[in-house]
Order: sequence, then structure tokens, then C-alpha cells
Amino acid sequence: MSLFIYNSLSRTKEKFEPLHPDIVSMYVCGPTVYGHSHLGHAKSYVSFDVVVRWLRLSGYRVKYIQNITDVGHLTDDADEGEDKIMKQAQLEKTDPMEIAQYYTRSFYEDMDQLGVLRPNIAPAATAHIPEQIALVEKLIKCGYAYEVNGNVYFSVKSFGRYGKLSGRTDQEAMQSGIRVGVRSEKREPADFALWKKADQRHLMKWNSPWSVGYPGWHLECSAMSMKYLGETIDIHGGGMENKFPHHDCEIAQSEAATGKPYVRFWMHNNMVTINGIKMGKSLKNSVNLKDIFRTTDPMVIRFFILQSHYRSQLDYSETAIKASTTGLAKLHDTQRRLREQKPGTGEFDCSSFILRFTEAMDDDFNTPVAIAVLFELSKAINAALDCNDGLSDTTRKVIEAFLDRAGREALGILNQDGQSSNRELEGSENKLARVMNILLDLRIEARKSKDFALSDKIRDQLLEAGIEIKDTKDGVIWS
RNA sequence: GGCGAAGUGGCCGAGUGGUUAGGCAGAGGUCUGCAAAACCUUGUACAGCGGUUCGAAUCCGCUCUUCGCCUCCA
Repeated sequence: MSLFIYNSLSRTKEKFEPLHPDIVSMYVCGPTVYGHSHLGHAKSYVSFDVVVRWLRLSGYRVKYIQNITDVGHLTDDADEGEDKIMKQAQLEKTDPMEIAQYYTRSFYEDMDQLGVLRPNIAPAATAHIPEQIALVEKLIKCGYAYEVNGNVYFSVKSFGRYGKLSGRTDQEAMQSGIRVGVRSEKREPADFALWKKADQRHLMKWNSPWSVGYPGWHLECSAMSMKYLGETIDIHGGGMENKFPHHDCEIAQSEAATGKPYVRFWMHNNMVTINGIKMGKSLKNSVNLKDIFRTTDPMVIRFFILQSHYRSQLDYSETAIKASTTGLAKLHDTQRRLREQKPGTGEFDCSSFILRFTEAMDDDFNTPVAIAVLFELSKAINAALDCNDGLSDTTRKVIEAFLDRAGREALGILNQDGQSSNRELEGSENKLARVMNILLDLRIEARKSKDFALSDKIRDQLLEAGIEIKDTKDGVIWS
């Protein structure tokens, strides 16, 4: 069985094989850290987290790089616009680096909550200025870039394959829809900045052969990817909105500099929408993760994301989240029921589920189908557990091993004890469990003496306190 | 204007040239003191119009609609 990945470059699913046997080099565009992360970030990084997890489970050693963009870039590629990090720094009355650090930490807090594994290396753009300058020097030397007034631009005309990723190869045609009146020192309107001279007010700036300035946005990914992963890498991921211009620029500057293919597999995840409209910070419709986590278990958000395919748009709504909450709880309940069942004699073959799960994941990381397999397995387990035979210990262990591998390791939506991750009870949990046992004993006694008024009162009032009791065949459970 | 993606049952959301996706919600049932859960049964959906085909929701064409990118952006 082999893994197939949809390659944005060829627009087809291709069989995946790394350049070097057993080792996968992977780079994913990280966030620009000038605000708290929103649901869109969650979709992107959860999606690629699953990619990394599945590659590792498939036996590859994955070297996973995800950068932090902590250089403020202009909101406009002309010489207008503002540096977002600097703007936020002025707003918060502090300096840009503090803003970058603060929101970097915030980003990881949120990602940790979502169960997103940390990358092997998380390089910051500001820590790789010399590498970026070296790349610009190389491009100038090879005739692909030129300097004007302390600014350096990449000459798109000099690189014939520019725009091949996005399909935007006709630069003339593209100009027709662009705003008029952009006076520019660039030779061609499509040329993009590699280095920009800083004006007086600019706070983040570095010395370079051309000016005191700062690197162009596209440059950092090329420089850092090549530094840590080599000139040709296996997988480069990012959001779809970055196909153009960001990724096309990356390809141009990298391949111009090395003469080698930059990326073998381009992967692009689709957007989160609200009422069909893209979620974005600048659109002011983004849903902050920290806000969502106040009312929703992060695992539910992860599950919600993985219930759609990474290349599909995902529409956010309260009802959709609610449906995911119920659905995930069902999976957790089954897992717990399985663990707590008294050993029986029933046997159950789950090899077909394992096979279908693997096939789904190997088919361009089809997590919705993989999750559907888990639901079908859940139904089968519950049905078996409802029989008098129950399930034998050996069968139980086989299923649990699969759930652990598929649900916990691959998708990261289940954990070992079948509980949600968000509950930070730990120390108080024992006490609560003991109190609950007292209450449940009382209720059992009440029910024995047919005092249903009392037993229902205990149940109802616990429910009001947020604890639900269920009388199952194997005893009372609460959650 | 250019480039790209998509329109699936009440909602979310996969997939595919002929066989049940799955989840949530709804209806009926089993179980239970009741409830909840679980399980069983239940929906015959694929924007519209043409075409190819023995057969298309799935391929092709056209039309309509939506979305993303062309400025920072996951």
C-alpha cells in the first residue's frame, strides 16, 4: 500500500516517495505573530500535524520545519502600507520584538491545546537575516535581481517559469485588473521585493550591502527551508491563499538561486469560512481560539476540523460545533465502555476497519473517511458489548491497540483514558470521584427501596451541577 | 478583467461511471421504575439544461450561483 498526496503543482494525486529513503523533509509556512491565533490557523496546523503524524506512523523520519514570521511586512507591496507588527506595537505601546514574542507564545499555547505536535525546528525570520542577505546577493550575482535606491527586486522576467504554481503565467494579462497609479521604481510591475530600505520610523531593521532595511516577505521561507532541509525538499505546505504570490515567489527565487527544483510536493489547505466568507484577521470576522476554548473543548475543535478534508473549505457555525461535540463524545464513550467492560467471550475481527482506515489516510490524508471508519467501528463495538457475550480480553486489546494508533497517534482525537483533554482536574479528581461514589451508593440504595423520588433528585441535581449519570448494563457511569 | 476552487438529503460533510459514506438533528422500536446512553428500523440527496454511454449525481459542453487569489493573510 502506498501513500498518495495531492500535489498542487501538478494538480493531481501523486504517489509519495521521499527524495532520500525513509527521511521526509517538510516545511510549512508558519504564522505572522501580531495577534492571537484564530480558527483558520487551527485548521492549517491541525491538518499538517496529521500529515506529519501519519508520515511518522508510516515509518518515515520526518524533519518538520515551521517558521515564525516575526518581521513585520507591509500591507502593500508598493511602498505604501504599514508594517503590521510595528502597528500592533504602537497600539500596545511596546516594541515589535515584544509583540512577536508575546504572540508566538500565545500561538504555541493554542496549538498545544489542540494537540498539535511542535515542529522539529521553529526558525524565526529575524534570526536568519544573514542567510536571507546571502540569498539576495546570490540572486543579484546571477542576474535575477537588481538594486534600486537601496531596495532589491526579483526580476520576474528573468525567470521563465514564474507563476507555474498558481497558473498565473501571463503577467501582462494580470495587470489589467490591478489598481492603476502605482508609481514604482520596479522594472516590471510584477517584480517583487527581496530587500526593502527602512524609513526613519521603521523599528525592525538590519544592515545590508544595499541599505539599512529588512527582508521581503517571501525570502525567509526560501532561506530557512534551504538552510535546514536542503535545496530540494519533499513537502512544502501552507494555506491556499499563499499560493500566489508567496509560494510562486519562493519557487522563483529558490530555483533561480540553486538551479534545482525547490519543492517536490506542494500541499495547500483550504480556508475556514463563516457564512461562506473567508475568516481572516483583516476581515474582522475571525474567531479567536482562546475565546472558543472558553466554551468548547479544544479536542472538539480538532475533531471538527478533521471531519472535513484539508483541501475543502470548512464552514464554522455553532450548530456544526455542537454536532461535533456530540459526535466526539460518542467515540469517547465507546472507548471508555470498552475499557470498563467485564471480560466476556465474544470475538470480533476489526482487521477490515484497520485496512479501511489506512486506505483513507493513504489517500491524501482523507480524515473524514478515516473518522467515518471509527464511527462504524464504534457502532460495532457497542453492538457487541450489548450482547450477553461481551468481548474477550484478547479482542479488546486488539481493538484498543487500533484505537490508540488511529484515534490517538494518527488523528490525535482520542487519548488513552477516553476522556477529554481539557479537564484540568488532576488533584481534585480523586476527591471528586470519592464524593461521587458516596452519592451513587446512596442513589443505588434509594432505587433498591424504590424511593425513585430521591434517586431522581440525586440524578437531576447532579445534572444541574454539570455531572451526568447513566445507568448501564455494567453499572452506573458519570461524566 | 485574469487565475483557481466549488455547488450533495433539515444541517455538517465524504465519495464515485452501475453496490449503504459518516456525523448531528427528526420519526418508530428494543432495553429501563423513569430518564439518558446504546442498539435496531427509517430518509433513496447530488444547482439547471443539453451531450457521451447499456447505464451519470460521478465524464464532456453550456448556463446560473457561490467562494478564494490577483495587497498582508493559515
